[in-house]
Amino acid sequence: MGAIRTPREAWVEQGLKALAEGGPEAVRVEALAKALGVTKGGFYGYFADRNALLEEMLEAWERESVDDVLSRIEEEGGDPRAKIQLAGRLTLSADRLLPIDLAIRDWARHDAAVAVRLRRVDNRRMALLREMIGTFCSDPDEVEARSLLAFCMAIGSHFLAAEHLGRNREQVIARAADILLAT
Amino acid sequence: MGAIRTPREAWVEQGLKALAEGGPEAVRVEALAKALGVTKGGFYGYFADRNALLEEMLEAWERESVDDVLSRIEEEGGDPRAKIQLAGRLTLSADRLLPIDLAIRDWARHDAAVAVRLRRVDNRRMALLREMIGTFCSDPDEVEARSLLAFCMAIGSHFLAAEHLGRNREQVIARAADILLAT
DNA sequence: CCCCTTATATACGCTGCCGTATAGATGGTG
DNA sequence: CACCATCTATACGGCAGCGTATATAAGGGG
Repeated sequence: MGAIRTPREAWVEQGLKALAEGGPEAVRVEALAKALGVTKGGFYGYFADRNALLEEMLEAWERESVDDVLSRIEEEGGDPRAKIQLAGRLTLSADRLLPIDLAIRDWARHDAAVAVRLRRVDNRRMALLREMIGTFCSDPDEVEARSLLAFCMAIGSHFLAAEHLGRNREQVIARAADILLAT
Repeated sequence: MGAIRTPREAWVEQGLKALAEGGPEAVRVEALAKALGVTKGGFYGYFADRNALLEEMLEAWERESVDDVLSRIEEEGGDPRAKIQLAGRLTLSADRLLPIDLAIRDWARHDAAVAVRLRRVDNRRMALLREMIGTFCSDPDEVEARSLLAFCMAIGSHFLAAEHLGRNREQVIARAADILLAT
């Protein structure tokens, strides 16, 4: 066989990078090819069309961003608060996953299929929060409210541009986390 | 003079509608023209190019979404919690402003000029939250943390797809607001 | 009532992108 | 070494959108 110079995963990877930087509109076959130092010649050998790539990108993201994260949390163990913070670090601090996550959230607002997938992902993350917070907070309604607040802060803080009068965002977030995770 | 059939504001308005529905990429001169039942002929009489329209859309949004809202709060008065909730309702419940706001937040992640404007807007909103929450919470660090949480929830909840086990989102948000606005 | 300003219609060239078709390079296999 | 499968380069047609140029309609002022 001829050598595989640009394997399937390279297209997916480059697609995710473009998605992270410019949203779904920026995922252009010819642009990805250029970034890979290649022409789009080989692309259509792997994917039926641009949409097939987008689909596969979402697939890869879901796997990496939920399945992988949840198994790592499982094996690392630790107390509930530590697990929550680890989950946050794994999904939302990584320079890699965070921008993809944010781009997909916006994407989901215009695309029903993406919205379905995001709901599945968010439900699994929310379930973790609920379970962990449930270990030190007994009122189920409050558990749900705290979980929502935590999740909203994890995501929403990246969409907020406000400053904090001498403090920095990390400090304020740390204080907020104290409130949400208090007994 | 000939009659003005499609005034400047109509282009801006239609542009904001397109922005709300499809993001900045959806603001296409020819598409707006079609939606207005017109061709793009007249557009370039008002605007140098597509970018000039985008700029003007942002201008209009900032005015309507902060200046107007803040003056309405000023004149309506009420207790701090009521003012916060009114601000929320005026900016983020309106079917008109909310989707524009969300679209601009995503836009700001890729466009520095938009980010500058959003920072200005968010700082003014955050200042209101800080002031109101400061009336019933004395620790300034906690005021900041609660304000951030409130703002993050107001925005972030629209980017979350998770469900709530029998409850609906509004109920959970109401409970979360109780926590944030407690004495 | 005619002219003149102004808004709009229409047509054009250009660019970027999609997806296809075909030819060429490349390296393993017999 | 020659063959063949596979990946890639190149060229093509098509479409959509931008911005420009020019022509047409449609009122208001003299």
